[in-house]
Amino acid sequence: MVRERKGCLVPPRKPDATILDVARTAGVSAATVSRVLNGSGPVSPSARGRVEEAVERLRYMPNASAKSLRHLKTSTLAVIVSDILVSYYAEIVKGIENTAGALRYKILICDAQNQREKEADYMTLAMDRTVDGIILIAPMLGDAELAAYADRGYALGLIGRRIDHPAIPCVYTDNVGAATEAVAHLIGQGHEQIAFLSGFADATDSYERLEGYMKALRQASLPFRPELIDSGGFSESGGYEAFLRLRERSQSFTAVFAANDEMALGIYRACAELGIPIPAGMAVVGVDNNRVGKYVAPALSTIDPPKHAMGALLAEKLIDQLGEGRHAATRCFEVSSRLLVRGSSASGLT
Amino acid sequence: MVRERKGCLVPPRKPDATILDVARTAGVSAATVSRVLNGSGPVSPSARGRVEEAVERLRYMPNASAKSLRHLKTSTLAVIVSDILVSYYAEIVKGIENTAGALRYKILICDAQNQREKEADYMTLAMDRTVDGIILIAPMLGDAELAAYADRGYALGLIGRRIDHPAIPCVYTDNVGAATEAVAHLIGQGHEQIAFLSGFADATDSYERLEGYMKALRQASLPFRPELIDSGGFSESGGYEAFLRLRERSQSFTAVFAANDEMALGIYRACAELGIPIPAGMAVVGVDNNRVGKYVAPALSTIDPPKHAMGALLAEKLIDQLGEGRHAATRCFEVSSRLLVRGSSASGLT
DNA sequence: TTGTACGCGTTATCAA
DNA sequence: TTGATAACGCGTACAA
Repeated sequence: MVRERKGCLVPPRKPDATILDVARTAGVSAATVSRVLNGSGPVSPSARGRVEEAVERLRYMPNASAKSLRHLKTSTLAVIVSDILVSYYAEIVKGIENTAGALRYKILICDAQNQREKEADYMTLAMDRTVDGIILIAPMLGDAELAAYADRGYALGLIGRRIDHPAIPCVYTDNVGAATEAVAHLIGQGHEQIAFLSGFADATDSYERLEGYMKALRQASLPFRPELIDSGGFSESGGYEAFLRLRERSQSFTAVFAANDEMALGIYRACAELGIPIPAGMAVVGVDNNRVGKYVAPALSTIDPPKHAMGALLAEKLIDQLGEGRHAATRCFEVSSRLLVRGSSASGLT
Repeated sequence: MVRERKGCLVPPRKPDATILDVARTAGVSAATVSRVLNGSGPVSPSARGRVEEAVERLRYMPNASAKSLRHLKTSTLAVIVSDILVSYYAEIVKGIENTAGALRYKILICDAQNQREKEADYMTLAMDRTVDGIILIAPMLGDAELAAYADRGYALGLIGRRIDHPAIPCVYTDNVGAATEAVAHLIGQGHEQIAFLSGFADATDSYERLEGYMKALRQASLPFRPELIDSGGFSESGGYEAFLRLRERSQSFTAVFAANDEMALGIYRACAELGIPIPAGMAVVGVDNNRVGKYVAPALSTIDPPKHAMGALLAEKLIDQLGEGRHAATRCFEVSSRLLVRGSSASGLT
């Protein structure tokens, strides 16, 4: 599959020009060059001119590592995601990157590959000051661990999770409310036996959505049936298998609320194989508004969180906090998502 | 939409322990601490023990900026993509991140938002030595500019594009061959008038795929009809609009080869609105194997490049080159993609 | 208005 | 086996 084309030699890299090189070329001291570049002090027009010319000629650019060491800050944030391939994370990352970029911050991307261990490893990026702060999206680490990092003085921010720690800004959605709305919608469509597909049992997103599910049942005076609950690990294949297990246990439910769209897509696959029509034979609602959901037939009803905005908002808050130093105000924000009713849960729609 | 929860105060950050703190605590010099940590010299067992204990107690971690300054390298690569939301880029980034991580390199993600200007801006990351090298995926910058950067001593790597420069490793696919195969497949299905949807006219991917398109026509002795060519900027909406323009100019073509899957999805939307059945009324083949293509009905035929492997391979080569210093061997690799025939171009398939 | 001197934290060199 | 010292490149008191 791979064909090699040619081999060649890399020329030796010539050292970059330093501020001293510029100073010598311009016939001034390094301090003057620094003042010109940072506008940090008075400089005579003639000196400024010579410095600018020298900078131009030598293509001088201040070394980022030296600046970082000097200021003890790197203007870089790390973003830890479970899987950058999932559009949910990618979209949040994009929101973060856009805002951070506007504030002259860089973003280190960290793909934890759904492994708690890797997620923990990436925290060293804060400890060795590779980054000024870390943004975690739906982290697997527990509240206690996260709080411990913050207590040790590392700047953290959370997306899709709330934690009560004064130094940790959070942006999250009203999972319970949105899930309640989604399930109430299914009930409104006439469904009385509705299954729930959880992700990982210990994930906040899982149990808050379960809570909303149960709340909607209660409000409609429908019984809670434990046999209609299963877990699919937030993945397509997990959703597929969980749905098959559900069907083995019960043939009587007519709708499923999946804790994310990936699992909902697995349900689609299972239904296709079992010859169950959606929504006539099985109504489906997911969460995340994964891009794929718009293209499946019928289109997938889902809960749509403002992913890009969530990323942008948290990035802004975390960077604010870094800038304000000792006593920045930190906040937690609840953003609201909306239910997108599409063909998978309502006849008459595509 | 956004509700503020609470404000609070950030405690002052206490300074990190430095190597000198550790040295004092252990009753040795900084040099000895360094030797213990890096295994870079002989250390007596007793000294080693005291140092390790001090490191533990102070939770010492060497400052990354200081290391970078000392070594004049950051162990970081930048990856510039047009749009991290497009699964093609996300998958390559994942391949890069995985491999780079294994080699102890970090990845700075740069979303150029399809703007040539932003892409050029990100090149400063190499110039100010924020990163040791830059990986560009299907860049908008021209060969001359890229070569100029490399000539100035910046380490670059290219994915999805070939350039003849001794210092720039490249990983790319046989666009012409794959496109030829795709169009030949359509011809094999009985299509004689086949449209081609280009991305940006000046993108390598566009014209190489056009070349393959024309080659397949030639090989089948079919005439080339300029009115069957249009451009959709590689986006879904662009594909949608371009397809409508094509149909205005000609009603007689029965198949389209789109230079990427995003545009192919736009064609799906246009066909749905026009009531044209796929593949019976219009066969469609795309490029990239976008994840969505598997879920649309009918499934989208596409050319499948080994995205993850491409990212991993280039990351490895570029990092190799950085490590070997003056005279690393650099290479260009052509990887082969395969044609996935699915329902959009062959009856009898889903 | 300018230059000198020092420190940010680390590591390599050298002498002991 | 160890420690003092000198960079890496920058910015900033402070002195001139």
